Amino acid sequence: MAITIKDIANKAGLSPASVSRILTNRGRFNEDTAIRVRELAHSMGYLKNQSAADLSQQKSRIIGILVPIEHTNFADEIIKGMQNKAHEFGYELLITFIDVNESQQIQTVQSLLSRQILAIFMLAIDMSPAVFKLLINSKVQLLSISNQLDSQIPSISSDNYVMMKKIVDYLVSHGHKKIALIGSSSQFPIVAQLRRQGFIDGLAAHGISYNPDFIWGTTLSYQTGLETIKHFGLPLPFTAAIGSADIISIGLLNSAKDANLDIPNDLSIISIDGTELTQITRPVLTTIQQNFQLMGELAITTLHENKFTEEKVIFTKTKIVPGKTVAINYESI
Amino acid sequence: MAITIKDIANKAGLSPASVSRILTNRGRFNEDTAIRVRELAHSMGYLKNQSAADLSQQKSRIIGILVPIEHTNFADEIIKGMQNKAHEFGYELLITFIDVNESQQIQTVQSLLSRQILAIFMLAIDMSPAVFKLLINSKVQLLSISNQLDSQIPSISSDNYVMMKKIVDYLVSHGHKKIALIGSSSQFPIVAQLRRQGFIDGLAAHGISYNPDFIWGTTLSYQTGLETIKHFGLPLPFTAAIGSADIISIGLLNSAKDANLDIPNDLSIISIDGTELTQITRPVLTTIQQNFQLMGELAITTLHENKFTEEKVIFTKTKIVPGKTVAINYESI
DNA sequence: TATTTATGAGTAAACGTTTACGCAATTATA
DNA sequence: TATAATTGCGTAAACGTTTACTCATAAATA
Repeated sequence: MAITIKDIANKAGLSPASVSRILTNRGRFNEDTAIRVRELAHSMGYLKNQSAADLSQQKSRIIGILVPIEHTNFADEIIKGMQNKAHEFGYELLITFIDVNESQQIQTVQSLLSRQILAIFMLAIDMSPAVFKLLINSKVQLLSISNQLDSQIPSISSDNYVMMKKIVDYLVSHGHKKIALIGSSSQFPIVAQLRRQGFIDGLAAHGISYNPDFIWGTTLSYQTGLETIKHFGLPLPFTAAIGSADIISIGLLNSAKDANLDIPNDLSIISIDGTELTQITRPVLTTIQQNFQLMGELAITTLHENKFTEEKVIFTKTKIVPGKTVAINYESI
Repeated sequence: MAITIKDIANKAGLSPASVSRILTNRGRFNEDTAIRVRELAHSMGYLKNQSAADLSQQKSRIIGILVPIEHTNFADEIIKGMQNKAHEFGYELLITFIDVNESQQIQTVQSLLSRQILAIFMLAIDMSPAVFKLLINSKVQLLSISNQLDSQIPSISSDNYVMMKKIVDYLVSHGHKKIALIGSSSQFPIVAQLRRQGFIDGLAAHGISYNPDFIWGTTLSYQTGLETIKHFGLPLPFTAAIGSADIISIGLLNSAKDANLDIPNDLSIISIDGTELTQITRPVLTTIQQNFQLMGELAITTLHENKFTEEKVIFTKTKIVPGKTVAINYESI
């Protein structure tokens, strides 16, 4: 039998209500008795029954986090950011990994909803219409992180359009005119479209017409990167490639090595994401780094300050982190 | 206001108790009315209030998972295994990332305990005495995965001693006699000790005396791997090295490349863990692979079958996965 | 000093679900 | 057919916490 508020009340000669007020720091109470009660609670090893509290209050401080199980390696960074702030504001994170199986998704979401959850944050997830409907009906605060969904749902991400233009600028400033975009995920249609448009517009801004064949690959996977060179054949029709995710860029880098290409002189590579994975390759990848940790922090603080009503789309900054995989292309200069 | 069991009862002309019995599939009820009630519940969009249920039953189906925030990349695989089985048996996983900050650890554990949790699984975590005491006192089922702790706490892991002997056998069978062990973590003293002993005994079994200088590095980090060659200097006094974690092996591989060594001819490397990280290096790492997913599955099934009382230590098998980083050392043959 | 205001704490109901117990109605057994 | 066993369901209490009210007492104000 665990210690309850009642036990403390008895020992302190108070009513449970008073103890509750003291322990939750709500309502009126005398500070001297409060000190006594808090000490008692501690010495008796009291541990609040959160289920009872949630039931009574008809809500919890839980934020449900949905993370794709085919693990995007930046999810950790987002979670880290969220954890920092959650701890600060007294929220609990209920992290759940979900896969593409719809019935399992539904069960997962229902189990979250059955706990009077405060909000559901989706990390780089696109969900099926059935789950989407369930979530919309549930009235909990939704937020998509690192991915933009339906415009009804607020999101925090990099500005994918601007990011892509920055990348193109960077490559063009290094003399590249023939640029490929590897990995335009069909799984995240809105993001993919924004990036494609940024790619096209970025090239156009430099008077370069874009070759639709140079946008290739539909999954954000190592495999996509690995197959790139085989797909295009040697010699490559482009001098630089953009990997849409670090893992793609690594695959591309490896396939280039396997084909005895000299990186970056035979092919320049720039990677989107910039997680620590890019630091453990040889040569170290040049990347545009997204600020995932900040996305996580903003997710919590924006929820805390209840600002999702004002701003539907929040962007975090990106920055180019030079590595050793982009060379100057003298041929076209 | 959400639909409750009472609403269903009213509409069905039953008492809440009957509805509860039907929906939880406990006690006695008529199957025809059950069908009616289940349909009603579905059509009314009923969602169980799990807090109320937990409160009433004085327990939950939640399993708390503690994961180190400096992310060990195999945690995902363990969680994947757990998730499969948890889903099957109707458990919920409450995954929490913890860092080394003790006060935060305590808060995290308390927040878990305040939810009538069923068990706490620790993934590759060594905890401070204060947290340890808290857990022991709490009476919840504890389990350490991929790490052995105090003998009171059951664990699921590879047999680190046997694993290390297997590695030594493998290297010796490839002609290596001078072997280094890189990364003997002070953070996981029991595992580290078992591995050291396996290393020493493994060498002794082949009549090779061991050189204490060849056990080097105290953190399981990329940095440790990266600094190895600088530490020992060239030419290396050993022909093969064991990386105690994939990330160490990658660091070692990179530092070897940076020093213009030819892997595997100048140095053979074998990595412990064998996560997918080892597949994205060039050359691909030879590894001894731990079955993390199985560890996760066993964690859940063993809990489900309540078998922790019988067996305190459960081992999963390891297997050597040849890559391209171990060569035959002809010199010593 | 008389009146108002503030303070501290108790009472009791509520949150939604589960479950021990009891009782009628039905079915099985002798 | 009389009795026993089974079935289906309702009653009511319980889980631990919170909170709207209420009320006495103390402090502040006029």
